[in-house]
Amino acid sequence: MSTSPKKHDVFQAIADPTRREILKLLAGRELAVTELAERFPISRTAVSKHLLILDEAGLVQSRKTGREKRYTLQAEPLSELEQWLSYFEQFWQNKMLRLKHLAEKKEN
Amino acid sequence: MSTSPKKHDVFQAIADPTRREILKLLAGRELAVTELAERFPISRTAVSKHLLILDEAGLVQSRKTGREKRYTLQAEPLSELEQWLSYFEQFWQNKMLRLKHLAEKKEN
DNA sequence: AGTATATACAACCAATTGGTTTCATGTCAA
DNA sequence: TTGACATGAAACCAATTGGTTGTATATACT
Repeated sequence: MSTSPKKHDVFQAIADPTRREILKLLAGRELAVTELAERFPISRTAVSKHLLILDEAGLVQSRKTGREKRYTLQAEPLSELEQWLSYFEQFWQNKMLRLKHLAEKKEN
Repeated sequence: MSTSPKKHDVFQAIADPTRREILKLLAGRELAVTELAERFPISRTAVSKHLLILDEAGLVQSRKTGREKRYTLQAEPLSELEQWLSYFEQFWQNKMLRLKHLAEKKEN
């Protein structure tokens, strides 16, 4: 464990549309591999591989219950993306709108 | 133009570390292909290919001046990423709140 | 005990990716 | 005009990716 050099980072993990959809499905609820696979036109094995990649990036957590392995979203690593993005925020035009939006969000 | 099905989207475009670095280099200043390539251990051609992919994703703009082609950042498409991210923000912020709660509980 | 279910693991495959080298073309500077 | 420079384009290559099928193993159901 620990210092194993992660083969996949967050940027790679979210590059694939299927994986992005998996993340959405796992947001909030916990799903087993089969339950997830039912929602896609690809095989369970393929979904399993996507889950492995998401796991390497730290974006999902799994828990074995009986013969099932149930996955949930682990959103924190996305903060790296957010941080990366924040550098570029100043360079696009809706900057003002965006800041306003954020300010309003913070007020609540 | 117009309805050409873009072969690369923003998510794919930023998946590669070299391309992310190119974007940083192009933030603010305008650089020609060769000037960019000098900053990387790979060939000019390779950098050119990365620029093509960034261009397909709409993340750079180019302008021909004489024999040079000069590129600049076009950050606006990153808003798609930001929008995508914003959906997940609640999930790590909630967790942080929860952890804070737990921490406070422990203190008592 | 015997069968069905959930997952893992391995081998394989075609397409894509990130890189290279070579050659062609356009442009600037003497 | 000749040579140097900047880029584009094509052919090629190894590694990775996203997918498959088949087999094995652990767990649950009756």
